Parts: sequence; C-alpha cells; structure tokens
Amino acid sequence: MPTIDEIAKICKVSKTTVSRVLNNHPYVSEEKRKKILDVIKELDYSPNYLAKHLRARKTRTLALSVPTVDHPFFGQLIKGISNEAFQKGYKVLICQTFYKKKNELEMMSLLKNKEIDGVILGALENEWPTIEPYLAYGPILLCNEYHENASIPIICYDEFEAGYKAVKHLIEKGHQKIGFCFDTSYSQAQGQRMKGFLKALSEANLQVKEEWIFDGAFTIKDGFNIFNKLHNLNEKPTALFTGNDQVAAGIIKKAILNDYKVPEDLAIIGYDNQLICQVTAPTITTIGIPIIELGNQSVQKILSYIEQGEEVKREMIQLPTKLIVREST
Amino acid sequence: MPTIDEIAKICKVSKTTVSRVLNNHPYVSEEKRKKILDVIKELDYSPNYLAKHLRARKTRTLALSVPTVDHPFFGQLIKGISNEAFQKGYKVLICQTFYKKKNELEMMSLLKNKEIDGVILGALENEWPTIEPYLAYGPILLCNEYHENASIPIICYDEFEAGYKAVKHLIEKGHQKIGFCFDTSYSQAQGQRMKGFLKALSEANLQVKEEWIFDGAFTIKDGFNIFNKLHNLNEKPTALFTGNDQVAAGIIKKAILNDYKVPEDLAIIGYDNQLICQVTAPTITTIGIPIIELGNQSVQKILSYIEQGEEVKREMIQLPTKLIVREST
DNA sequence: CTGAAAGCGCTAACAC
DNA sequence: GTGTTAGCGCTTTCAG
Repeated sequence: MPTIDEIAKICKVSKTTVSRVLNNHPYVSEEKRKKILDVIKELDYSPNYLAKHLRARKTRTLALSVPTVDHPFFGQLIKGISNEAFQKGYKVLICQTFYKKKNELEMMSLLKNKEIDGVILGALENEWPTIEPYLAYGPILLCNEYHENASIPIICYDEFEAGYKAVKHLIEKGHQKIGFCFDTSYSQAQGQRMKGFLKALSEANLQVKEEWIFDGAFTIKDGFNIFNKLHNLNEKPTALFTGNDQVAAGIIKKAILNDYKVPEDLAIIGYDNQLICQVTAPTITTIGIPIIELGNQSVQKILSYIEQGEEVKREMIQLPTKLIVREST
Repeated sequence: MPTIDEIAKICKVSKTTVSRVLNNHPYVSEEKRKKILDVIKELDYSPNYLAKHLRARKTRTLALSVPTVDHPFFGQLIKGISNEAFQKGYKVLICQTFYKKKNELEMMSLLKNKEIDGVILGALENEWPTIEPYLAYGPILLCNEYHENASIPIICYDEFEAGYKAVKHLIEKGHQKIGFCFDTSYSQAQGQRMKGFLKALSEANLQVKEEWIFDGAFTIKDGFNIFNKLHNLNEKPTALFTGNDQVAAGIIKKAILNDYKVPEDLAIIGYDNQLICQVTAPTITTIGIPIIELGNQSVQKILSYIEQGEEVKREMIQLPTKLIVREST
C-alpha cells in the first residue's frame, strides 16, 4: 500500500497538497488536483486509518455492549444500531458481556485506549459508580436499560407501564395466580418491569408467591427449565409473565407436551414481539418494543455528544410499547 | 488521559524505559519498574491504541461479514468467532452485507486502510475475481461458504452431502414430489447443497418441477410467503427441503393453519438445528451444523496466517453435519 | 496556491 | 540498564 509521501513524490508536489485534495480543501490548482487524483486511482491508494485518526484523536467507531449476540432481541438491536451508525460514517464494535462485570469493564477500557469514541450500553453489568469514571474518556449512553442514578442519557421504554399492562391483561382474563420471569442480570429495567407487575397485582388485591418468580430466563431452553420447575410446584401459577418471547415459546411447548391447556391451564405472555410468537401453537401474546427506533435514537444521541464534545447529562427518552394479544392468553 | 511522556517525566526516566515496563521487557531495574508501575496506576494511564498500532502496523482486529446479524445462524457464528478471537487478543468488527455487493466491498476496503488485519467472509456477495485483489492487503478466509475458484482457506461443511442425506431421508419416507428453498444469495455453498438434492432425486428417478424451487428463504416470514406460493400451486410438492429452520417453522405454521397434516400432506426439513426446531408443533427435522467449531477453526486459521505473515493458499476444511429426525418428516 | 516542519503517542535501533 | 533519536502516515499551522 503506497503512502501519501509516495503519491506526493510521483506527482512532484508536497504531501500537504496531496492531503488537501484528499480532504477536499480548496486552493489547489485544478491541474495538480487532477494529476493527484489520477495517481491515487492508479496506485489504488487509500489513507491509513491508524495514522489519520491518531492525528485527529478520534476513531469514528462506537462500542455496543450486549449480553450475547445470538438472541433475537439483541440481534435486532445490533442491526438497528449498526445501520444507523454506518449511515453516519461510524463503525460499531460489538462487545458481549455474557453477564460478566469483567467483560463490561474490558469494553469500557477501549474508551481509555482511544480505541472508540463512545459506548452504548445495551446491558449494564457493573454498578453505576464503577462505570461513571469512564465518562472522563468519552460519552456513554444507556440503551434498553435503566438506572436511577446514572448521569447519562437513557434511551428506553416504560418498563413499568409494560409490566403493568401485561399483568393487568392477565388479570382481566381471570387469572389470580401470576408468576414472573427475569433473566440472569437483575437489571433495574427489569426491576421497573417487576414493579409494574406488582402494582397490577396489588390493585387487584393479589399476591405473588416467591416460588412463582423464576430467574435465568433468556432462551428457549431456559423456558423448558422454567416449565419443569413450575410443573413440580405444589401450588402452581395459572399465568406467567415471561419477559421474553423465547422463554415463552419454550414454556408453551413443554406445557402442551404435559397436557396443559394453554391458555386455560396456563396463560403465557412474552416480551419483544419476535416472529417466533407467530409460529408456536398457540401463538404468543406479547409486548411489542420499538427496537429499531431504540437503536436509531441511541446513535443519534451519542453522536451528537461526540460531535459537539459536550459533557453528557442525564436525560431520559422513553419510547412507547404495545400489548399484542394472541392465543396464549 | 496522560501519555507515555508524562509518565516518563514524572518518573524522571525516558519514555523508552516506560515503554519497556509496559511491554514487559527485561533490563529495567526493579526500583524504576516499581516506581513506573505505581505512577501508571496512580494516573490510570493506558496506552493509546492508535499510536501503538500505527507503530506496529497492525490492529489486532478482524472483520467478519454476515448477511445480517439478526438471524440465529449468524448470531451463533458471530458469537463463536468473537469468543475465539477475543481469547487470542483480537477484536472483531461485524459487517452486515444485507446481500449487497457494495457493502461487502466497503468492508474489504477496511483491509486497504489498515483498519483490520484480516477478513472472515461469512457470506460472499461479489464474484471471486472482485475480491481477490484485496489479498494483497491481508488474509481473507471463507467460512460457511464455498467457492470453487477462491484461492483462500475455506472452512465449511459438506453441503453436497448434507443436501443429499436430507433429501434421501425424505425419499425414504415415501415422498416423490420434493421442493427446495434457498435464500436470496445464490451462493455456491447453496449450489452444492442443491446438487446433493438433485443427486438424491435422480438416484430415485425423481424429477423436480421448477415451481417447487423457492428463493428468498431466510426468515420465518419468508416461510409464510413460501407456503402461500406453494399452496396456490396446481401440483404441490409433498415435501420441502427448506435449507433453514426459521423458514421451516414459518411454513409449518401456515400449513397447519390451512389444515395440512405435517408430515403426512407436507413433510418439512430444516437446516441448522436451532432451538426453534424443538418448539414448533410438530417439531422440525433438520441438519445439525457445528457452528461453534466452524468459528473456532476459522479464527485459528486466519490468525495463523496473520501471525506468520504467509500468503494464504487454498485449503478446505470440511466439518461433519448430521441429520436430526423429529416430527416434521 | 504551495511546501517545510512540527507533532499525534508509541516502539525499537543504536549508542553509551 | 538507560536514554537519544528516528519514524510509523497523516494533518495542520505558518510562511512564502
């Protein structure tokens, strides 16, 4: 790969001039510009990323953390964020936390290394005080997560209201024994969702039993396991707010195999409105989330901080969700 | 963020010495090493990625192309590849082609820019001659794809044999009218798969009708559409090799809704052995692919080229697949 | 309009 | 053991 110096030498100009045509500066004679452009094309020259950005002290790449990439929700989130970033001329480095604090911190240190210009947290593993110091190195933003003390922009949706309306729907369907699932990361977002769940229950003078609350709910397989636990309970819930369509699908499958009638014996409500909701039997009632919009807004917000060079401040953008009723409730 | 110079100044040593302790070189007095380490920790110093790698002329990052990230197969592939690369101290930049030649070339140019050290193609959109020149800038490797002329390592599995055994299974189940689906990218890998399909048919003296071959088969929704097309046919196939579990799930759902008996009226075989195979009713017969292994081997192979600095050469590693029989056939 | 020179932050000969 | 110096490839003053 030729360097800018070689181009300059061949064109018998200084590298300054080459740099100027590369960056579309004015004040270069048409003649030289043309010649330089020709040689650039001929030698198939392309400027060195590392050198260019070392000089500019920025990288035009963002990092995005997710628990794992092979989950439909996060797959779509990544897709949305990558597209939007790409259109603005930024690249996205995907970092999987696998629910480990350590992996999250390793990503944060990319910010210190100047390897990235900003971080979008699609998950939050560490306590906020652990993350906060990294703000000194670049903007950080929470997407699809929530934290009460985080002094950064939060792009999310109203998890409380989503939890509330899901459970309210189950209650209206006549259920009194309602369970809840959350994934391994007990995030504040899921805490909010649970508060909504509890509010709906208490409004109807209902109680939860502790054994109706299941954790580790993320995949179809987790759904299988949760069903097994539920099935072994003496007093079983008759409805479950699973917080995740994959989990819902897994539970439904096992329930049907064990001669439960869904939704009569066990009503199930998912979360995310993934396509899988439409292929199970019965189909899955769920909460629809504007994933792409979540991604777009996150990118726009973080880029505005990066490009203005302002200090991030706490602000919260909540996107609307909707209840989508199908056969499982 | 402090630089190496500041550390040096504070410790009253040259930056060479600081660099030496940073890189664990010998020949630094214990005393100075200790002092330097202390100051580094105190100032929370961390070396600048851009500067370090500009100097070293490498980036320790790989690019991986996939059609789109929000598809279970590619999600798992990304996960496997990222993990393996990460363990070896490399980062991976995910690039989505969305089946566009242009996007693929944009990724290839990262190699020219020295923004990445190597490329793993998880999809192949352009013709091989278009890609080949980029070999001058770094190693390229095909993963989960196949191309007869590509002079690079190919980590794949025997698509021909997979197609053959899938269709053979359908024939053994008594089917004579068997259809085939492929996704929008008519890759050579899928070509191989189709050859296996055709071989099995011809061995049994069976014919395909052109209208039994469906393209655009990638998602659950595509499965819905394909079912609709099939349903409108005068002469319908009684079995379908869908090439994809999501598509299989979509077709099965619509078929059941339209009072087909699966597998009696329409047998369906998927591809990939995703968890979704286990939650549909009926469950899906499929071909199991060693996705993680595919990723591991790809990373190991490309890193060996990057680190040895050798020219890549054609070599093919084929991993085994297996037929997993469930209720849909 | 154009070029010389400085410098982004780091590593590695090479000398001492 | 340690420091001086050059240079990775680029952009940007500043002077002409």
